[in-house]
Amino acid sequence: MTAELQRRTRPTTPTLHDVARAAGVSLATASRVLNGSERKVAESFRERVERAASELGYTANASAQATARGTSAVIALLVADIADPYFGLVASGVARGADEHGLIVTVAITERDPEREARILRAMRGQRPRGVILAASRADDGDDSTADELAGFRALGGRTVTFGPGGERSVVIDNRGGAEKLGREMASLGYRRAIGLAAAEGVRTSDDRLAGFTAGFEAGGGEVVRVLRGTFERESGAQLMTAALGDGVPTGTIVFGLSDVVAIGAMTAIRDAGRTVGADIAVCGFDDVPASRDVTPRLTTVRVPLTDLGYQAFRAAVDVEWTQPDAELEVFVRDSTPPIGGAS
Amino acid sequence: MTAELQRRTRPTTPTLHDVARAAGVSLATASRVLNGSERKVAESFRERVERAASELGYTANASAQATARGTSAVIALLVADIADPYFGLVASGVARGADEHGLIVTVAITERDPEREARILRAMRGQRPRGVILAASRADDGDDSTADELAGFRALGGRTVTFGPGGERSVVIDNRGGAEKLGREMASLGYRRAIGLAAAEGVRTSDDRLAGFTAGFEAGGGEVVRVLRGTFERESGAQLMTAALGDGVPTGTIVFGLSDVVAIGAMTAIRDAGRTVGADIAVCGFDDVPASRDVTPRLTTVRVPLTDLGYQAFRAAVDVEWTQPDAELEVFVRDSTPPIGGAS
DNA sequence: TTGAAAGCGCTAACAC
DNA sequence: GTGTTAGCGCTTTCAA
Repeated sequence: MTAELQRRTRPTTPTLHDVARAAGVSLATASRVLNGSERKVAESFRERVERAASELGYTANASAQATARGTSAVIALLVADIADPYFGLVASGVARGADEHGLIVTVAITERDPEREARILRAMRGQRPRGVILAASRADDGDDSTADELAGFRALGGRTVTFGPGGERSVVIDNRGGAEKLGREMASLGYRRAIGLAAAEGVRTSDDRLAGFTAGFEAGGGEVVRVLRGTFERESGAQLMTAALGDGVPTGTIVFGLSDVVAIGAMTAIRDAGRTVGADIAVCGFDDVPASRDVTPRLTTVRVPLTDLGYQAFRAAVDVEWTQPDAELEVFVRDSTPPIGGAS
Repeated sequence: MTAELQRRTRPTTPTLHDVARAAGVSLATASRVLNGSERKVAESFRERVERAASELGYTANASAQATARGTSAVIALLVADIADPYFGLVASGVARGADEHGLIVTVAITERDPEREARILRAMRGQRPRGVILAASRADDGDDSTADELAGFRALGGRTVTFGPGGERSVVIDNRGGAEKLGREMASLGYRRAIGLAAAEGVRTSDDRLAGFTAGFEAGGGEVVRVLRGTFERESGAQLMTAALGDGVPTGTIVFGLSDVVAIGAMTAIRDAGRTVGADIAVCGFDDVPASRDVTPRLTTVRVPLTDLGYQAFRAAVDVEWTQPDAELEVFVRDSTPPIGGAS
């Protein structure tokens, strides 16, 4: 009774073998009914196997399946910061897609550090994910080890999708176009003087949004008089704004935050400085995260359908056929940018 | 040259076998230097293996390792909604811990649906995670299939940690105590009439917070005149508040939202109804998510160190020794609850 | 120390 | 249809 003796020291869970034995069928048959795709097992056998499996509480070992099949059921998601609503929304969309397709999503945080990003990507390769979604906006500088890692994934048979250019498939956000529209609308509200709160130069998303806003605003007759640079975070918005206020910001100025989070940080700084947001200093952002509707005054912004895009990214990672969706971004003018002067 | 012929059809990545061959050592030796824990390989061999590995760009196949070792390197995190700042913060802490320990974290969304939760838990068992962290607050009703699933994990050798009671280890938040303190302080500010915005009865977190607030507030001489029930979401706060306003809410009333998100939704509803938050209708929440400092007026709340707790939960999932941390929650009184009457 | 070989749990030809 | 039997890539006794 060697089998009887073979009590493992590790906690144990029924294996396919156990199920097969209990059902009185072969391993192969059990595998076919439990995990195989195509059906070709007699009904009587199928039933017996299923009963045995449920009685034993069998769950297939995903790792073993992955090794045997040579392909895993995971989608790897890389974000800069999962606590940031931007990425939370994206992750939410990815998770929904994964759930629909019975895939697992793993997440890792890059903290916007390229080195860290490459390191994580490297580690994730071990997972042999079916797809990796890179949603950690950062600079696209020259020696890009991230690009190498991504290529590694592709060579490995995994699909790589990026937010913004870079992967084999990319979910693009028309940052420039949306920001341009926003800039133009702000100018048409009567603003003529803007301050931009951006991230470091070279960070693609930031550059695009700033360039777009500038183009639109200037086309409308305004001028971006100053650009302060920091990060995508709330604190950056607050600090940058505080600094700007220290140098003097005339009434009627409009502040463009490269993201809602930054804009909201700026709003708080404005209030802290004893100024008021709106008629005194106007503020607008980008993304339309839920919080933008909860601040007072409500934040004027450009809606980016983040959850949707997350879902798109997931589809891009798994679907065979795929065409890059590109929706036009919509501007939402709210109370943080009231019309001034004689403007409409 | 059978090896030469053996070109696989699947995209390929170097295996340990390849590395061993390239280095001219055995599989076992290669395994020992690359992935084995204890060192006992001659320096010369070690070097050759390492060089071969890096030249070939070898990365160990995590699935294969997991099957062979019988244990995976994943921590499974279950949250109700990853786009909710509460869970985003928690996830952030978990991710940090995992990163420190070289573990992978998988996340899944329960949407606060017990059935879904059980189903997901079941699916996650396939991963044979080293630990599962359940952070999806919900009711603890009688026939709890979640409890069964959790037990399944434990039997499997995985550790289960829950936010709130339930798992083998739990990260507890002193919801009752914190809320009681909040209630007492609100009463001491002069408020005598409160409305509670809670989740469904039976949802532990909600019940505790509500009970705590009520106890504290009444101890201070106030009265919770009404409790409306919905969910933990922003929209629930807005809807509930709108309903309450429809029935008439006298000036000087304080609204207690069971979470900041709900409280913020309520604030927006109050403004939409043409009332003002603060002197007219006061609002307080729970959690101290970043947004609570960005709304106007700033939200009075109880700080819950969510990111920290996420990290704690991670430690609980992996550490051998562990003692349940319990910090006292701190109340932050801000502008949304100005003192009224002759109160201090 | 190092290597041969027997698994880990499951899948997929390939025969019966 | 069903079962046999090689693997999948890696770990880990057990001898040498």
